[in-house]
Amino acid sequence: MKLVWLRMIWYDVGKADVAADMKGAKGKGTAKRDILKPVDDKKVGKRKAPAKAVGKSKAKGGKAAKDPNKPKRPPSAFFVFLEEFRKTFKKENPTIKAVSAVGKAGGEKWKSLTAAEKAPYEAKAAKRKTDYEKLMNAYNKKQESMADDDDESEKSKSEVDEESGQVFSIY
DNA sequence: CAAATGATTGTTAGG
DNA sequence: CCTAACAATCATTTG
Repeated sequence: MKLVWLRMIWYDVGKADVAADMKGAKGKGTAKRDILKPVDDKKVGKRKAPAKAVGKSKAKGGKAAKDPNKPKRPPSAFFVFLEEFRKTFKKENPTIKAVSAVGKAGGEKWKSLTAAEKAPYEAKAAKRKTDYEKLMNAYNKKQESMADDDDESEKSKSEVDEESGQVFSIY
């Protein structure tokens, strides 16, 4: 067992809670998780590494991350909602086109939406997800056939630092 | 001129 | 389980 989820204590406690939850409201078992979740990631600062987007970078030196066929991640329900929300927002505020403004407003509105209102968006998101899986299937197939990479063989960098790999979050 | 930035939430993949 | 990255958008900014 190489990877060990060093959170046995949490798991023990969580198990009890989950059991209790399951009895009360089976569907809402995740409520506790939210509370226990240590990350309140309100703002993470830079979310993406600009390295890959640079594009030019290396033509083929290392990993050619440029994969035009790679399927994009399926939009979440929030994004589906945003797509429509953007139109509305722009209509009401033709002068404001900044992405930040729309994002904030959209987020606020999204929070105010009820489950029933979010349902259609979630449904659409679910559908997109299935499509994504299909695309991934095709993509994987293509990748398999594309076993043509010259260099870039295995780097034998399979280091094993699982011992200290994960952060120790003590509660 | 081309490309990153900002802001939002959900979700996915990997560890 | 936890965490980082990324999906759309586009005016603005930066190199």
